[in-house]
Amino acid sequence: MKNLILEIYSTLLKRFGPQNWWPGDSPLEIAIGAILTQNTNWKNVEKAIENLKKKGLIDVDRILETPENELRELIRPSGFFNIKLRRLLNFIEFLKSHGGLDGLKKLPLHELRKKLLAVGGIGFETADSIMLYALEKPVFVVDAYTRRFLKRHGIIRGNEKYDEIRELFEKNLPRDVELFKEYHALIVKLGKVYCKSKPVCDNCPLNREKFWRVEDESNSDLRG
DNA sequence: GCCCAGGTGTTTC
DNA sequence: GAAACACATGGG
Repeated sequence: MKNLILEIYSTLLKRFGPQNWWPGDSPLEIAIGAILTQNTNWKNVEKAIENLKKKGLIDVDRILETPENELRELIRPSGFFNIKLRRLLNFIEFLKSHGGLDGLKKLPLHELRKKLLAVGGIGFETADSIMLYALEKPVFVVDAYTRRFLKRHGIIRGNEKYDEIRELFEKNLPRDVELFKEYHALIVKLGKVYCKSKPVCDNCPLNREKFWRVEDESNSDLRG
């Protein structure tokens, strides 16, 4: 196996087909969704986004003009609505002071990531999701599903830092935004169908005899 | 009723 | 540092 990370991508793509992530009509909608979906079912986030859309609030200035109480009710279905309201406003104010998403897009990758991470309520995954899916920057997104399937298949131990796992993908893949987008989406798909908290390993595309076994430890060369 | 979901920040050892 | 906890809705 030459490049396990790339082999996994091919296997998932063949099995599930293109996922065409991130769902959303605009970069701003995608970025807002990235914040609202923190530890939350996407279905709930869709309701919140739809509420905002109906009021024409996928717009930096319109959000800033809207009373907080109204915003809170609109995003309520996405859960954690008090904390997410604050995080959303932190981000929108950050956008306002940096020339919006178009302004951010001009920043060097490293500086952009640093600035996003400095916004209260934006952590590694949210920052990287915004960079990859809203700003089209070549950054690999690592989430709970990613960690879970890597650990299940013995590719990581489980105690690795976020950036270690991100680099595992970035170093083993061509620096291609569309590839990164699709791969992360496929991992989420895998997680939803097979690699759940309670695994469904029968028929899992990564668990066939011809590919490799879950117990297989021979992929340790990819670790740290 | 219980568990889970496309995390992050704070508190506490 | 790393573990434990708070944050909240809606679906299975």
